[in-house]
Amino acid sequence: MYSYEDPVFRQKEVLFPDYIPDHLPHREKEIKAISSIINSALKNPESISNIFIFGPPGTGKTASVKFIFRKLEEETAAFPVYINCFRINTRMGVVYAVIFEFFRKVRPTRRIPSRRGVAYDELFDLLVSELKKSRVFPVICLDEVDHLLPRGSEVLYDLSRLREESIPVQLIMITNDQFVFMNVDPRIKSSLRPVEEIPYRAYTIDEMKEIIRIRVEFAFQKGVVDEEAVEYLAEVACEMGGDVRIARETLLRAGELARQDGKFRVTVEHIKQALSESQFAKAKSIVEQLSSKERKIISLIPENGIFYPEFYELYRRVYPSGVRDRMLRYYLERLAKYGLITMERRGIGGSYFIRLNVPRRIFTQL
DNA sequence: TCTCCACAGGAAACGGAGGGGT
DNA sequence: ACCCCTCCGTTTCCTGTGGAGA
Repeated sequence: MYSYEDPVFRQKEVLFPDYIPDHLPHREKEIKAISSIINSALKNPESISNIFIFGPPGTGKTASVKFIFRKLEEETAAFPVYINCFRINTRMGVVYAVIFEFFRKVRPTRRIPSRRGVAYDELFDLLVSELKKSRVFPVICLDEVDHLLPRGSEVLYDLSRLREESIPVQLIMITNDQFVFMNVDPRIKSSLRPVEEIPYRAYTIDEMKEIIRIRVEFAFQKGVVDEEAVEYLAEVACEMGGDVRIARETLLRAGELARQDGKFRVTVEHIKQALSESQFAKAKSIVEQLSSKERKIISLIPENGIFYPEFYELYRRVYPSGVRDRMLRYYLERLAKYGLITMERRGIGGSYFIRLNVPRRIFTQL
Protein backbone atom coordinates (compact mmCIF):
# COMPACT_ATOMS: atom_id res chain seq x y z
CA MET A 1 0.00 0.00 0.00
CA TYR A 2 1.54 3.32 -1.00
CA SER A 3 1.01 6.74 -2.61
CA TYR A 4 -2.81 6.69 -2.81
CA GLU A 5 -4.45 8.43 0.09
CA ASP A 6 -8.14 7.94 0.66
CA PRO A 7 -9.79 11.39 0.89
CA VAL A 8 -12.53 10.10 3.21
CA PHE A 9 -11.21 7.23 5.34
CA ARG A 10 -7.99 7.20 7.26
CA GLN A 11 -8.40 3.71 8.66
CA LYS A 12 -11.62 2.14 7.44
CA GLU A 13 -11.03 -1.11 9.36
CA VAL A 14 -11.99 0.70 12.56
CA LEU A 15 -15.59 0.51 11.36
CA PHE A 16 -15.52 -3.19 10.47
CA PRO A 17 -17.57 -5.58 12.61
CA ASP A 18 -14.63 -7.60 13.94
CA TYR A 19 -12.47 -4.63 14.85
CA ILE A 20 -11.66 -4.49 18.55
CA PRO A 21 -10.35 -1.08 19.64
CA ASP A 22 -7.55 -0.60 22.16
CA HIS A 23 -9.95 1.06 24.52
CA LEU A 24 -13.68 0.51 25.06
CA PRO A 25 -15.10 3.74 26.42
CA HIS A 26 -17.78 3.47 29.13
CA ARG A 27 -17.18 -0.23 29.60
CA GLU A 28 -14.14 0.13 31.85
CA LYS A 29 -16.08 -0.92 34.92
CA GLU A 30 -17.49 -4.07 33.34
CA ILE A 31 -14.16 -5.04 31.81
CA LYS A 32 -12.45 -4.54 35.14
CA ALA A 33 -15.04 -6.68 36.89
CA ILE A 34 -14.71 -9.52 34.39
CA SER A 35 -10.92 -9.34 34.34
CA SER A 36 -10.67 -9.44 38.11
CA ILE A 37 -12.85 -12.56 38.27
CA ILE A 38 -10.63 -14.26 35.71
CA ASN A 39 -7.45 -13.06 37.39
CA SER A 40 -8.46 -14.29 40.79
CA ALA A 41 -9.37 -17.62 39.21
CA LEU A 42 -5.91 -17.75 37.65
CA LYS A 43 -4.33 -17.15 41.03
CA ASN A 44 -6.60 -19.41 42.96
CA PRO A 45 -8.07 -22.16 40.78
CA GLU A 46 -10.02 -23.62 43.71
CA SER A 47 -12.41 -20.68 43.77
CA ILE A 48 -13.66 -20.05 40.27
CA SER A 49 -16.90 -18.22 39.55
CA ASN A 50 -18.50 -18.57 36.17
CA ILE A 51 -19.38 -15.31 34.45
CA PHE A 52 -22.81 -14.51 33.04
CA ILE A 53 -22.97 -11.41 30.87
CA PHE A 54 -26.31 -10.10 29.68
CA GLY A 55 -27.71 -6.95 28.10
CA PRO A 56 -29.24 -5.54 24.92
CA PRO A 57 -27.52 -5.99 21.55
CA GLY A 58 -24.69 -3.67 20.57
CA THR A 59 -23.72 -2.71 24.11
CA GLY A 60 -20.20 -4.09 23.93
CA LYS A 61 -20.61 -7.53 25.53
CA THR A 62 -18.76 -9.49 22.87
CA ALA A 63 -16.27 -6.69 22.30
CA SER A 64 -15.41 -6.63 26.02
CA VAL A 65 -14.69 -10.33 26.13
CA LYS A 66 -12.64 -10.28 22.94
CA PHE A 67 -10.76 -7.32 24.35
CA ILE A 68 -10.03 -9.23 27.56
CA PHE A 69 -9.08 -12.35 25.60
CA ARG A 70 -6.49 -10.43 23.65
CA LYS A 71 -4.90 -9.28 26.90
CA LEU A 72 -5.11 -12.78 28.39
CA GLU A 73 -3.27 -14.26 25.44
CA GLU A 74 -0.55 -11.64 25.60
CA GLU A 75 -0.01 -11.51 29.32
CA THR A 76 -1.05 -14.76 31.00
CA ALA A 77 -0.90 -18.52 30.73
CA ALA A 78 -4.65 -18.69 30.15
CA PHE A 79 -5.96 -20.44 27.09
CA PRO A 80 -8.96 -18.47 25.82
CA VAL A 81 -11.52 -20.05 23.50
CA TYR A 82 -14.28 -17.99 21.92
CA ILE A 83 -17.30 -19.91 20.63
CA ASN A 84 -20.36 -18.37 18.99
CA CYS A 85 -23.29 -20.65 19.69
CA PHE A 86 -25.34 -19.22 16.84
CA ARG A 87 -23.55 -21.64 14.55
CA ILE A 88 -21.96 -24.08 16.97
CA ASN A 89 -25.05 -25.14 18.89
CA THR A 90 -24.61 -28.80 19.83
CA ARG A 91 -22.61 -30.30 22.68
CA MET A 92 -20.37 -32.13 20.25
CA GLY A 93 -19.81 -28.91 18.36
CA VAL A 94 -18.73 -27.06 21.50
CA VAL A 95 -16.40 -29.76 22.80
CA TYR A 96 -14.90 -30.15 19.36
CA ALA A 97 -14.33 -26.40 19.10
CA VAL A 98 -12.45 -26.44 22.41
CA ILE A 99 -10.35 -29.43 21.37
CA PHE A 100 -9.66 -27.87 17.99
CA GLU A 101 -8.39 -24.68 19.62
CA PHE A 102 -6.40 -26.67 22.15
CA PHE A 103 -4.54 -28.65 19.52
CA ARG A 104 -4.04 -25.58 17.37
CA LYS A 105 -2.57 -23.46 20.14
CA VAL A 106 -1.12 -25.83 22.73
CA ARG A 107 -0.18 -28.94 20.72
CA PRO A 108 0.35 -27.59 17.20
CA THR A 109 2.49 -30.54 16.14
CA ARG A 110 -0.14 -33.17 16.85
CA ARG A 111 -2.86 -34.19 14.48
CA ILE A 112 -6.30 -32.84 15.35
CA PRO A 113 -8.62 -35.76 16.06
CA SER A 114 -11.68 -36.28 13.89
CA ARG A 115 -15.16 -35.54 15.21
CA ARG A 116 -16.97 -38.02 13.01
CA GLY A 117 -17.19 -41.60 14.08
CA VAL A 118 -15.89 -40.66 17.51
CA ALA A 119 -18.17 -40.87 20.49
CA TYR A 120 -18.85 -37.68 22.41
CA ASP A 121 -17.62 -39.33 25.61
CA GLU A 122 -14.34 -40.36 23.99
CA LEU A 123 -13.72 -36.87 22.67
CA PHE A 124 -14.56 -35.42 26.06
CA ASP A 125 -12.23 -37.87 27.82
CA LEU A 126 -9.50 -36.88 25.38
CA LEU A 127 -10.06 -33.24 26.32
CA VAL A 128 -9.89 -34.12 30.01
CA SER A 129 -6.63 -36.03 29.72
CA GLU A 130 -4.99 -33.42 27.49
CA LEU A 131 -5.97 -30.61 29.82
CA LYS A 132 -4.66 -32.58 32.79
CA LYS A 133 -1.32 -33.17 31.10
CA SER A 134 -0.85 -29.66 29.78
CA ARG A 135 -1.94 -27.75 32.87
CA VAL A 136 -3.22 -24.81 30.83
CA PHE A 137 -6.09 -22.72 32.16
CA PRO A 138 -8.98 -22.73 29.67
CA VAL A 139 -11.20 -19.65 29.60
CA ILE A 140 -14.18 -20.57 27.45
CA CYS A 141 -16.57 -17.92 26.18
CA LEU A 142 -19.95 -19.12 24.94
CA ASP A 143 -21.43 -16.17 23.06
CA GLU A 144 -25.18 -16.19 22.34
CA VAL A 145 -25.42 -19.07 24.79
CA ASP A 146 -29.23 -19.12 24.39
CA HIS A 147 -28.76 -20.84 21.05
CA LEU A 148 -27.23 -23.78 22.88
CA LEU A 149 -30.56 -24.57 24.50
CA PRO A 150 -32.13 -27.01 24.76
CA ARG A 151 -30.13 -29.57 22.81
CA GLY A 152 -26.62 -28.50 23.66
CA SER A 153 -27.18 -27.48 27.26
CA GLU A 154 -25.64 -30.70 28.60
CA VAL A 155 -22.25 -29.39 27.56
CA LEU A 156 -22.52 -26.63 30.16
CA TYR A 157 -22.85 -29.32 32.78
CA ASP A 158 -19.92 -31.28 31.36
CA LEU A 159 -17.64 -28.26 31.11
CA SER A 160 -18.34 -27.01 34.62
CA ARG A 161 -17.78 -30.51 35.99
CA LEU A 162 -14.22 -30.44 34.66
CA ARG A 163 -13.40 -28.92 38.02
CA GLU A 164 -14.27 -32.17 39.69
CA GLU A 165 -11.38 -33.65 37.71
CA SER A 166 -9.37 -30.81 39.31
CA ILE A 167 -9.06 -29.07 35.96
CA PRO A 168 -9.66 -25.37 36.47
CA VAL A 169 -11.92 -23.93 33.78
CA GLN A 170 -13.48 -20.51 33.55
CA LEU A 171 -16.80 -20.25 31.71
CA ILE A 172 -18.10 -16.98 30.31
CA MET A 173 -21.65 -16.97 28.98
CA ILE A 174 -23.04 -14.09 26.95
CA THR A 175 -26.67 -13.50 26.02
CA ASN A 176 -29.26 -10.80 25.28
CA ASP A 177 -31.77 -12.69 27.38
CA GLN A 178 -31.26 -12.35 31.11
CA PHE A 179 -33.70 -15.15 31.87
CA VAL A 180 -32.26 -17.69 29.46
CA PHE A 181 -31.67 -20.27 32.19
CA MET A 182 -35.16 -20.02 33.63
CA ASN A 183 -36.37 -23.30 32.16
CA VAL A 184 -33.07 -25.16 32.11
CA ASP A 185 -32.65 -28.45 33.96
CA PRO A 186 -31.88 -27.57 37.61
CA ARG A 187 -29.02 -30.06 37.56
CA ILE A 188 -27.31 -28.00 34.84
CA LYS A 189 -28.16 -24.74 36.57
CA SER A 190 -26.61 -25.80 39.85
CA SER A 191 -23.50 -27.14 38.14
CA LEU A 192 -22.86 -23.64 36.82
CA ARG A 193 -22.75 -22.13 40.29
CA PRO A 194 -21.20 -19.96 41.58
CA VAL A 195 -22.04 -17.38 38.91
CA GLU A 196 -21.12 -13.71 38.80
CA GLU A 197 -23.68 -11.72 36.82
CA ILE A 198 -22.42 -8.76 34.82
CA PRO A 199 -25.27 -6.67 33.39
CA TYR A 200 -24.67 -4.45 30.37
CA ARG A 201 -27.01 -1.49 29.92
CA ALA A 202 -27.64 0.52 26.77
CA TYR A 203 -25.36 3.50 26.23
CA THR A 204 -26.68 6.95 27.14
CA ILE A 205 -26.78 9.66 24.52
CA ASP A 206 -23.62 11.33 25.82
CA GLU A 207 -21.74 8.05 25.93
CA MET A 208 -22.90 7.25 22.42
CA LYS A 209 -21.67 10.64 21.20
CA GLU A 210 -18.26 10.07 22.68
CA ILE A 211 -18.00 6.55 21.28
CA ILE A 212 -18.92 7.79 17.82
CA ARG A 213 -16.48 10.71 18.07
CA ILE A 214 -13.60 8.40 18.93
CA ARG A 215 -14.44 6.03 16.09
CA VAL A 216 -14.73 8.95 13.68
CA GLU A 217 -11.38 10.30 14.79
CA PHE A 218 -9.64 7.01 13.99
CA ALA A 219 -11.60 5.97 10.94
CA PHE A 220 -11.95 9.20 8.97
CA GLN A 221 -9.61 11.87 7.70
CA LYS A 222 -9.58 15.00 9.83
CA GLY A 223 -12.60 17.26 9.34
CA VAL A 224 -14.48 14.91 7.02
CA VAL A 225 -17.41 14.21 9.35
CA ASP A 226 -19.59 17.18 10.35
CA GLU A 227 -20.19 17.68 14.07
CA GLU A 228 -23.97 17.85 13.45
CA ALA A 229 -23.75 14.51 11.68
CA VAL A 230 -22.19 12.96 14.78
CA GLU A 231 -24.85 14.49 17.04
CA TYR A 232 -27.66 13.33 14.81
CA LEU A 233 -26.31 9.81 14.48
CA ALA A 234 -25.87 9.50 18.26
CA GLU A 235 -29.48 10.56 18.86
CA VAL A 236 -30.90 8.11 16.34
CA ALA A 237 -28.70 5.24 17.50
CA CYS A 238 -29.88 5.81 21.06
CA GLU A 239 -33.52 5.93 20.01
CA MET A 240 -32.97 2.61 18.25
CA GLY A 241 -31.89 0.95 21.50
CA GLY A 242 -28.35 2.24 22.02
CA ASP A 243 -26.82 -0.22 19.60
CA VAL A 244 -23.28 0.78 18.63
CA ARG A 245 -23.37 -1.59 15.69
CA ILE A 246 -26.00 0.54 13.99
CA ALA A 247 -23.85 3.64 14.45
CA ARG A 248 -20.76 1.90 13.12
CA GLU A 249 -22.47 0.51 10.03
CA THR A 250 -24.08 3.85 9.32
CA LEU A 251 -20.74 5.67 9.50
CA LEU A 252 -19.23 3.23 7.04
CA ARG A 253 -22.09 3.70 4.62
CA ALA A 254 -22.19 7.47 5.05
CA GLY A 255 -18.47 7.62 4.29
CA GLU A 256 -19.01 5.76 1.05
CA LEU A 257 -21.86 8.12 0.14
CA ALA A 258 -19.62 11.13 0.82
CA ARG A 259 -17.02 9.67 -1.48
CA GLN A 260 -19.56 9.02 -4.21
CA ASP A 261 -20.82 12.59 -4.34
CA GLY A 262 -17.26 13.81 -4.61
CA LYS A 263 -17.35 16.42 -1.85
CA PHE A 264 -15.66 14.17 0.74
CA ARG A 265 -17.68 15.56 3.62
CA VAL A 266 -20.08 13.45 5.68
CA THR A 267 -23.20 15.53 6.37
CA VAL A 268 -26.44 14.92 8.25
CA GLU A 269 -28.03 14.11 4.91
CA HIS A 270 -25.52 11.35 4.30
CA ILE A 271 -26.24 9.95 7.75
CA LYS A 272 -29.97 10.01 7.08
CA GLN A 273 -29.57 8.25 3.77
CA ALA A 274 -27.15 5.70 5.24
CA LEU A 275 -29.50 5.05 8.14
CA SER A 276 -32.42 4.22 5.91
CA GLU A 277 -30.17 1.78 4.10
CA SER A 278 -28.70 0.23 7.22
CA GLN A 279 -32.05 0.12 8.99
CA PHE A 280 -32.46 -3.29 7.47
CA ALA A 281 -28.79 -4.10 7.32
CA LYS A 282 -28.91 -5.92 10.62
CA ALA A 283 -31.95 -7.97 9.69
CA LYS A 284 -30.40 -8.57 6.32
CA SER A 285 -27.18 -9.84 7.83
CA ILE A 286 -29.15 -12.31 9.95
CA VAL A 287 -31.17 -13.40 6.94
CA GLU A 288 -27.96 -13.92 5.01
CA GLN A 289 -26.72 -16.23 7.74
CA LEU A 290 -29.82 -18.40 7.49
CA SER A 291 -29.67 -21.76 5.79
CA SER A 292 -31.45 -22.06 2.46
CA LYS A 293 -34.18 -24.05 4.16
CA GLU A 294 -34.79 -21.34 6.73
CA ARG A 295 -34.80 -18.71 4.00
CA LYS A 296 -37.36 -20.64 1.97
CA ILE A 297 -39.59 -20.83 5.03
CA ILE A 298 -39.38 -17.20 6.05
CA SER A 299 -39.95 -15.90 2.54
CA LEU A 300 -43.24 -17.79 2.39
CA ILE A 301 -44.73 -15.85 5.30
CA PRO A 302 -47.28 -13.37 3.93
CA GLU A 303 -47.08 -9.63 4.64
CA ASN A 304 -50.20 -9.67 6.84
CA GLY A 305 -49.23 -12.70 8.87
CA ILE A 306 -50.74 -16.19 8.93
CA PHE A 307 -51.90 -18.85 11.40
CA TYR A 308 -49.54 -21.78 11.73
CA PRO A 309 -51.85 -24.59 10.53
CA GLU A 310 -52.62 -22.63 7.38
CA PHE A 311 -48.94 -21.85 6.94
CA TYR A 312 -48.09 -25.55 7.08
CA GLU A 313 -50.63 -26.22 4.29
CA LEU A 314 -49.09 -23.42 2.25
CA TYR A 315 -45.55 -24.67 2.84
CA ARG A 316 -46.42 -28.22 1.84
CA ARG A 317 -48.14 -27.00 -1.30
CA VAL A 318 -45.10 -24.99 -2.38
CA TYR A 319 -42.51 -27.53 -1.20
CA PRO A 320 -44.19 -30.96 -1.33
CA SER A 321 -40.94 -32.68 -0.40
CA GLY A 322 -39.97 -30.15 2.27
CA VAL A 323 -39.84 -30.81 6.01
CA ARG A 324 -42.83 -32.08 7.95
CA ASP A 325 -44.98 -30.38 10.53
CA ARG A 326 -42.78 -30.78 13.61
CA MET A 327 -39.61 -29.73 11.86
CA LEU A 328 -41.29 -26.68 10.35
CA ARG A 329 -42.28 -25.66 13.86
CA TYR A 330 -38.68 -26.11 15.03
CA TYR A 331 -37.53 -23.80 12.27
CA LEU A 332 -40.17 -21.19 13.05
CA GLU A 333 -39.08 -21.34 16.68
CA ARG A 334 -35.55 -20.52 15.59
CA LEU A 335 -36.67 -17.69 13.32
CA ALA A 336 -38.61 -16.23 16.24
CA LYS A 337 -35.50 -16.51 18.40
CA TYR A 338 -33.54 -14.53 15.85
CA GLY A 339 -36.26 -11.87 16.08
CA LEU A 340 -37.15 -12.16 12.40
CA ILE A 341 -40.73 -13.21 13.14
CA THR A 342 -43.11 -13.02 16.09
CA MET A 343 -45.48 -15.79 17.12
CA GLU A 344 -48.55 -14.97 19.13
CA ARG A 345 -50.78 -17.68 20.54
CA ARG A 346 -54.34 -16.76 19.69
CA GLY A 347 -55.96 -19.18 17.20
CA ILE A 348 -58.18 -22.24 17.58
CA GLY A 349 -56.57 -24.66 20.00
CA GLY A 350 -54.06 -21.96 20.88
CA SER A 351 -52.45 -21.99 17.46
CA TYR A 352 -49.81 -19.41 16.66
CA PHE A 353 -50.28 -16.34 14.54
CA ILE A 354 -47.01 -15.74 12.69
CA ARG A 355 -45.97 -12.25 11.76
CA LEU A 356 -42.94 -11.03 9.82
CA ASN A 357 -40.71 -8.51 11.62
CA VAL A 358 -38.72 -7.54 8.55
CA PRO A 359 -39.83 -6.04 5.25
CA ARG A 360 -40.54 -8.69 2.65
CA ARG A 361 -38.36 -7.02 0.04
CA ILE A 362 -35.31 -8.17 2.04
CA PHE A 363 -35.78 -11.65 0.61
CA THR A 364 -35.99 -10.56 -3.01
CA GLN A 365 -32.81 -8.47 -2.68
CA LEU A 366 -30.68 -11.45 -1.76
C1' DT B 1 -68.40 -23.51 33.76
C1' DC B 2 -67.72 -27.78 31.28
C1' DT B 3 -66.44 -30.46 27.39
C1' DC B 4 -64.33 -31.20 23.14
C1' DC B 5 -60.79 -30.96 19.97
C1' DA B 6 -57.00 -28.81 17.45
C1' DC B 7 -52.70 -27.66 18.42
C1' DA B 8 -48.00 -27.02 20.65
C1' DG B 9 -44.07 -28.94 22.17
C1' DG B 10 -41.29 -32.58 24.73
C1' DA B 11 -39.27 -37.10 24.09
C1' DA B 12 -37.63 -40.65 21.67
C1' DA B 13 -36.69 -43.18 17.62
C1' DC B 14 -34.94 -43.17 12.82
C1' DG B 15 -31.68 -42.95 9.17
C1' DG B 16 -28.12 -40.83 6.28
C1' DA B 17 -23.51 -38.93 6.20
C1' DG B 18 -19.10 -39.50 7.06
C1' DG B 19 -15.67 -41.14 9.79
C1' DG B 20 -12.62 -45.38 12.02
C1' DG B 21 -10.95 -50.27 12.57
C1' DT B 22 -9.78 -54.60 10.61
C1' DA C 1 -13.47 -53.62 0.98
C1' DC C 2 -16.25 -54.23 4.47
C1' DC C 3 -18.64 -53.43 8.68
C1' DC C 4 -18.83 -50.78 12.46
C1' DC C 5 -19.42 -46.41 14.93
C1' DT C 6 -21.59 -41.60 16.31
C1' DC C 7 -23.84 -37.27 15.32
C1' DC C 8 -27.56 -34.63 14.11
C1' DG C 9 -31.46 -33.36 11.03
C1' DT C 10 -35.68 -35.28 10.76
C1' DT C 11 -39.90 -37.80 11.75
C1' DT C 12 -43.05 -40.10 14.82
C1' DC C 13 -45.45 -40.43 18.97
C1' DC C 14 -47.76 -38.70 22.71
C1' DT C 15 -49.42 -35.65 26.39
C1' DG C 16 -50.81 -31.33 28.26
C1' DT C 17 -53.13 -26.98 27.11
C1' DG C 18 -55.82 -23.09 25.15
C1' DG C 19 -59.88 -21.54 22.77
C1' DA C 20 -64.63 -22.20 21.15
C1' DG C 21 -69.13 -23.51 21.65
C1' DA C 22 -72.81 -25.55 24.49
